[in-house]
Amino acid sequence: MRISDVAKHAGVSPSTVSYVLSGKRSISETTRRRVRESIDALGYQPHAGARSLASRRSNVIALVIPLREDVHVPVAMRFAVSVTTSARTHDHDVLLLTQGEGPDGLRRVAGSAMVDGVIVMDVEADDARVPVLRSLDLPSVLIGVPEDVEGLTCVDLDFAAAGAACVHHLADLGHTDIAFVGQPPSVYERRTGFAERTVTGYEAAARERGVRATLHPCSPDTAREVAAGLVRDRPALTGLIVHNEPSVAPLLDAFQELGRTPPELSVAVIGPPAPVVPPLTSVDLPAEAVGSRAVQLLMDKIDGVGGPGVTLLEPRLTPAGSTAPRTGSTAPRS
Amino acid sequence: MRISDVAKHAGVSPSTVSYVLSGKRSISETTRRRVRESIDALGYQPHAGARSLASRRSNVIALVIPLREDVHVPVAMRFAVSVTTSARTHDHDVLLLTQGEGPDGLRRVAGSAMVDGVIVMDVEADDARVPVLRSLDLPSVLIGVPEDVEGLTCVDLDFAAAGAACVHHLADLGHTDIAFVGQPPSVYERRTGFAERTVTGYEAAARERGVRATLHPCSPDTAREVAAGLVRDRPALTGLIVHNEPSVAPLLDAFQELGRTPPELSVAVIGPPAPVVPPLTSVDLPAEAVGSRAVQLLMDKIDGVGGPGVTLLEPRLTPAGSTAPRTGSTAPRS
DNA sequence: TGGTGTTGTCGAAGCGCTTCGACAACGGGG
DNA sequence: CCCCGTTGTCGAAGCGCTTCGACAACACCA
Repeated sequence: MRISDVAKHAGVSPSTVSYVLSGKRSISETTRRRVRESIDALGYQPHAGARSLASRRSNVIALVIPLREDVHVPVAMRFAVSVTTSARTHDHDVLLLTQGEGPDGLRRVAGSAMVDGVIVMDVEADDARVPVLRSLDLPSVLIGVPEDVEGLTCVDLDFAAAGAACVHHLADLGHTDIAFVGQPPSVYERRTGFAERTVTGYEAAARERGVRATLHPCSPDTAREVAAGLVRDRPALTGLIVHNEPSVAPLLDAFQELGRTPPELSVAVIGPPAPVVPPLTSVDLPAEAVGSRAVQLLMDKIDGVGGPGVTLLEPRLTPAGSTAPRTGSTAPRS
Repeated sequence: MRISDVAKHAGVSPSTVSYVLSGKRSISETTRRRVRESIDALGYQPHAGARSLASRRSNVIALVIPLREDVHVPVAMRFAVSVTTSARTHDHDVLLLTQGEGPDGLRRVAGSAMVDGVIVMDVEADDARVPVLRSLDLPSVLIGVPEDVEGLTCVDLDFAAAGAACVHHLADLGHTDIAFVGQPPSVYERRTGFAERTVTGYEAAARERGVRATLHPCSPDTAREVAAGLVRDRPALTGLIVHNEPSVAPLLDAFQELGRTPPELSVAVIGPPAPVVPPLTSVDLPAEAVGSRAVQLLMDKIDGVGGPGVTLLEPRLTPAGSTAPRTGSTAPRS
């Protein structure tokens, strides 16, 4: 089943079929319809390899997904699904590249013209893949923001604003003594962009609002100790910001056992809405929006429009029952 | 950078370079080395599209991953990573296909010759994709086992044996009254192979050993009720089998609050080792082994060797502190 | 020494598509 | 009525690789 079969069936030349398919030249309504009918009748599908050879476009993008222990897998998966779905709406498929091959994987898919562009997830402040991308002249979009963004296209949630939004929310409710329960220490050690930026925004906002604000790395199995430590050392603590999805449940359990339950202890989380009832005040991590935006930007770069730049999506804080005015303080004005 | 550039650089013909690369004809040691050096010197990489056009092989396989709410994402991800890594060792890349497109996605990648084969995850007893695969003459391997396996190649953990192994383990320890906490009801309703088969194995073994054995679908947010129900209705219950990874933690918490903690209540889980301390007696879900086996089988089919068949991986039960002899009963003999 | 295999290399013919230039056919303005 | 600009279609030339048949070159046995 080749394009020439379709052409024969429709009584036109192969190039005409090609132009009907690509729309790159005007074709009369009559011819277009006849060709379309032949395509349907024969169930024709162009050969991807032949197409990519002739057009120098593979209509495939690569997605580099992280494998690290400390990334929250369901979140990574949401990105991947969003990217894949969006790519399809732009007539592209997605090639999965795991971290395993490292920068060489990028070189490989770029060098063999397998992909038209690449989306890189889980970018660190000083990421080994960034120089490779710079050297490769392969259109790319990063999900995450490295330290030096010169010449790069990045998308992410504005984590600094997310951290700040939580502080402002709690401060508006009258809280003056809060704590930030963050990612596992390893995440900060490798200087993952989103974690750093959240902390930066948190600390800046806390300074601005004059609230006492401390920082506590955490993982699901240290959640209990973190909670115990806070209850012990911070009797005046009334607000908590959690930026660590898998630790939310154990943390809340631990606090509950220690006699502190939301909203007496106001808790706001940054991340995908935890499936807990009742829901928590949270800043959602809009994986779908980030993923489709990344694809959109990549398609633009592939088409040669739009240059580098950093796109930070505005966070949206959704108040729920887990935060409340500080006991004995004035209710919020707005 | 084309193959002819390499040929020129090495002083041979393009076909010779091709044969060096593919090894499909014998090439003298001298020539081979010279060509290799030219390839390295020029950093040559073959154009994937041209290659797939000429050789009718894309060196890409498709992986269909599930998106359903009730699939445990981290487990799915382990499969995906294992498949991708294994595929690379066979010089193949992986194209991500989400469930979103359904069977049409399969038709598309097959029709356009984008992939040499496909691995399908999360297969249901009566899966809509199976007839499509049968009609497509595209090499395929299923991870999971549908009802009618005629003509299909399937790999999976032997879930029936896993369910049985847990029963035998508990029965060996003297337990005579046990319960099986399973997947959410929806998983059974859509007749997911692995869930059904586990239950089958469980019930058969229980009958064989003459232990009282009941069945309880469960999800993380109903874990509490399930535990309460069991404690209320089954005072003689001493053994528990949990086949529902995300519910393990809430379930154990709930039982603890009701005064029943392992190993007084013996608990065995089927699934990836939960990151709890101390570890639980468990039958691991060997995602890596299943994934790489699936790739191996697919490569064989692509190469035209090896026909259909069902491969079930033997489960391995790892005893740990969460199971113990029934109080007052004899210790196990072996 | 002539026939008969091997072994190693080459040239050329595609693989199925896109795209460029060419060119009928037609309509509208002078 | 002629010329020119559009519009729609075609033919042919690749895109970069694989692979098949051909064939030197050489070794080996008779």
